[in-house]
Amino acid sequence: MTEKPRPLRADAARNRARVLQVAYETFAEEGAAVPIDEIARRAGVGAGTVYRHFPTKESLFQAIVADRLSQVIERARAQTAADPGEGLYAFLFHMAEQGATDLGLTEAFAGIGFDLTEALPEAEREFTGIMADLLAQAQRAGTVRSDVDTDDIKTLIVGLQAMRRFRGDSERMRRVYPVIRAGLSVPGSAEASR
Amino acid sequence: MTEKPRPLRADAARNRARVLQVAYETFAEEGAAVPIDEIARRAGVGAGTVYRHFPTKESLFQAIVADRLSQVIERARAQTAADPGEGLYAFLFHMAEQGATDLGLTEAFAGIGFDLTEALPEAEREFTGIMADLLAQAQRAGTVRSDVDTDDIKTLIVGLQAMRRFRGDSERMRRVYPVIRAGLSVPGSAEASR
DNA sequence: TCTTAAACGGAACGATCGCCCCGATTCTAC
DNA sequence: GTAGAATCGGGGCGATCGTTCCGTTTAAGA
Repeated sequence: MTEKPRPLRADAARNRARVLQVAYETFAEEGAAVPIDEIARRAGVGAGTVYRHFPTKESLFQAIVADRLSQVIERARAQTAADPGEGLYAFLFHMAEQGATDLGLTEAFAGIGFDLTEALPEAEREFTGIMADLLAQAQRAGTVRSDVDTDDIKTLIVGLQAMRRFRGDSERMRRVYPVIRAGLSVPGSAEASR
Repeated sequence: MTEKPRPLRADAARNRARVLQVAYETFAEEGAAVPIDEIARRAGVGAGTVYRHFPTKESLFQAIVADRLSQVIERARAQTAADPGEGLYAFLFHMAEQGATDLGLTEAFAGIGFDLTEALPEAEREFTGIMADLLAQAQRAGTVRSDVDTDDIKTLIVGLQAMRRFRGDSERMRRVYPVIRAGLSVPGSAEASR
């Protein structure tokens, strides 16, 4: 039933790693619309080599997004272990910063030319689960208002990333993020935090 | 110095109007990436006819954005005349709704493949001016915190439109908009409004 | 109605891009 | 070192899209 995938030849393994690394950087900088030839060029290989490891451009992009997503999920998991009241906020800020760094990730989250739920349903579920945990513990701790749900948070992440990516320097983000934070805070609490 | 533009032939004027109308609808639905041939097809004309009235696709898109922008500016102006404390909030909500309706406008505001400031500097300046007015009067009325500036508001508009367009139904918006509103409100005021 | 210039539309051109093919190269096992 | 298979790379194919060209059609004035 299961096939035994013969180990890659040394040069093939090296090239595969290079392509993955370069593709990550390139999608982050230029977004999913960047031509495969550009990635191949930057990696110092031919386009054929890219296609030998990844059957379509989509599959390469998907591999990158899956990796980035697992990093982000790990980060979220780390936050659940820290201060319960601050975990969600810290994670939201982190995601806003990711939006500035990684255009590919921003597009994946926004669903621009790529359906995350369809392409990586498992990772998407996991991400949603951690978000639910972070939100629940923040609400239990009394730092986030009780009338927002997990989908609201995911929506806000898309918005935050869009703001960061399409308008603005990091200074702008540092100014706007507190507005979202204040909006999520429990009304009447000491949420006037700077 | 000034050239006398001879009046268009009747069929030419009719076609030009059709193209403008159809282009507006099509850019709103599909975004700026829609092929010119598709617009021509929907308008029932040949691609050549589109290019006779608008020398490039860019110039057609720009014409549409300029028109939409002036509508939006008019709307903002109307809000300055109404309740000073609510004007900015009403306008923000309106812009969020526009994001759901008009993908082309959303892309223009987000700067996706189109530099608004460069393409329509006059309209951009005017828009920014009205935003400054709306913000100032809301701050004077005590409904918006004093530490946000006009660029923050423009950034939030981009985010709101992205949220509305890329994630959500109108139900979702009705849930998330109040979060932004609460975040903009003066801390400690009765901003816990639903 | 007839003439003529304006306008039409869609075929065609050139550029871009995803993807494939195949002769040349390089790794690896012996 | 050598055979043979795996891998390489880049030229090429087909599709898409912006833009142009030109033979045909049509409005408008006499």
